[in-house]
Amino acid sequence: MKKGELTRAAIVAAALELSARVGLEGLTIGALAERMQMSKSGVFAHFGSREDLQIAVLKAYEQRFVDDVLIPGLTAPRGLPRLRAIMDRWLERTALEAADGCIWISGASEYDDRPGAVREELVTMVKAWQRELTRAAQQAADLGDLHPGVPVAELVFELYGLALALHHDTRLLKAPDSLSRARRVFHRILAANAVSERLVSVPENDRSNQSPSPLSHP
Amino acid sequence: MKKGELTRAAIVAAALELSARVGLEGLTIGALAERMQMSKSGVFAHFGSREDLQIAVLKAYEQRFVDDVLIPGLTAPRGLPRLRAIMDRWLERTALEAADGCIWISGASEYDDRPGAVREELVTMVKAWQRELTRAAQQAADLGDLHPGVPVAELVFELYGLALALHHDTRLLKAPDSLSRARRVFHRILAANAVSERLVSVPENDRSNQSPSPLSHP
DNA sequence: CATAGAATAGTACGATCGTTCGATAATCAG
DNA sequence: CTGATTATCGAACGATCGTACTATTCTATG
Repeated sequence: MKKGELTRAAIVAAALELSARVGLEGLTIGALAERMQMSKSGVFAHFGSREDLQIAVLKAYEQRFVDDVLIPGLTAPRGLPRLRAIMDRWLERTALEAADGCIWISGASEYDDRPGAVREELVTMVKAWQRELTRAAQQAADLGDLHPGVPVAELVFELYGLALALHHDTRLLKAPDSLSRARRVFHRILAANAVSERLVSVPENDRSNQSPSPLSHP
Repeated sequence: MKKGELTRAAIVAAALELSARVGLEGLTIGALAERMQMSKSGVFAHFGSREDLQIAVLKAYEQRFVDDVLIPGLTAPRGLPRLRAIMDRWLERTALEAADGCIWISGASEYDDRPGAVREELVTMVKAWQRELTRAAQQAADLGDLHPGVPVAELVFELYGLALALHHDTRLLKAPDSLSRARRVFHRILAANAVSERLVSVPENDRSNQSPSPLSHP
């Protein structure tokens, strides 16, 4: 690996950390250069433009998100256990990253009315994540873990709102008990939609035969 | 009313509309001046600083929010009907303002790590709104409209997440059916928590004796 | 109608933004 | 080691930012 790619990766990592605090739109090349102890032009040279830098940050975030939430969740057996595993990791990560913040969520507000390549990239990623969530919930429904007739799309909508509310209350309001509250709400949602037998029994060991497919196209 | 206060109000109204699209942090005195067809200094003179302008915008937003959502909702009888009335208006407003955007939600991401007077003002407003929501839900519980043992704080958490998810899907993803989906989810949440008798009997034209266009600008 | 006070315009300042462009320094291949 | 390639720097540009200051225009009142 050449030196250039190495420092580029370091820059992206620093930019990821920085923009998690100030937003993708608040990310500035000058601040990034100062943080890297490099010149502005030295940082800039690794990206054709600020937009490319922002997209690189988005991709790095997705990579970390997939590694932290989706892939470990996929090791749980299909159905309710997997859905629970994914949600547990998602909620925990959302609360623990309260010191930083999710750039998907902050980006959602920043780019909902700002057309461009960054917005398109963000929308693609969020849709891919919602699709993965939907797939996990649909499998739970197909396997009979959910009561028949439970609308999967609405359930996913609820779960997404749960993560958003958790992010909101931990980040803006600094409410320290938001994670446990979100978990209780999640269990209440499951209690209202899941068949109780498999709800109680959550085996931690499993048989995983899933190929690691990150948030790819359907 | 003197001329100054009049144009100040006009500036705040324009700033409200502008920052609903670009965020409170993206609100710029230059752009605001151009929109008002005034000089930058002419606009600036009405506020001691940009921070004061942002706070004025926040207060104007809260005023409109209270007028559009809370006050009409309070005309419904205490308990489940009132909670439903408030949520109906909140969700509808959140979806309809999709062309603009809620500066409380966008501000939540912008100021969760940015200390200052704007953040404090925002936090105060959001907490006040959550308190109102909690009160309405608590009344429903006290009146026996909710099943005994339903945790009100968690219910409010769910409802807040519902609005956040609606805002997210309409604004970022431009999903056109998000409002009806959010309403269905709300009804499902009620079905899981409310005593069924009073849930079914909810006259639809409860708010027909209200001021004509509640979502119009003042 | 005159005039004090308020409202607005004009201009300028220092900072910072993203970006460009040559010069220089570091790295790598032969 | 040498030469070529790559990485980084330093300086500068034009734009835009919030703000300060002075001048001008308008408004309202005696």
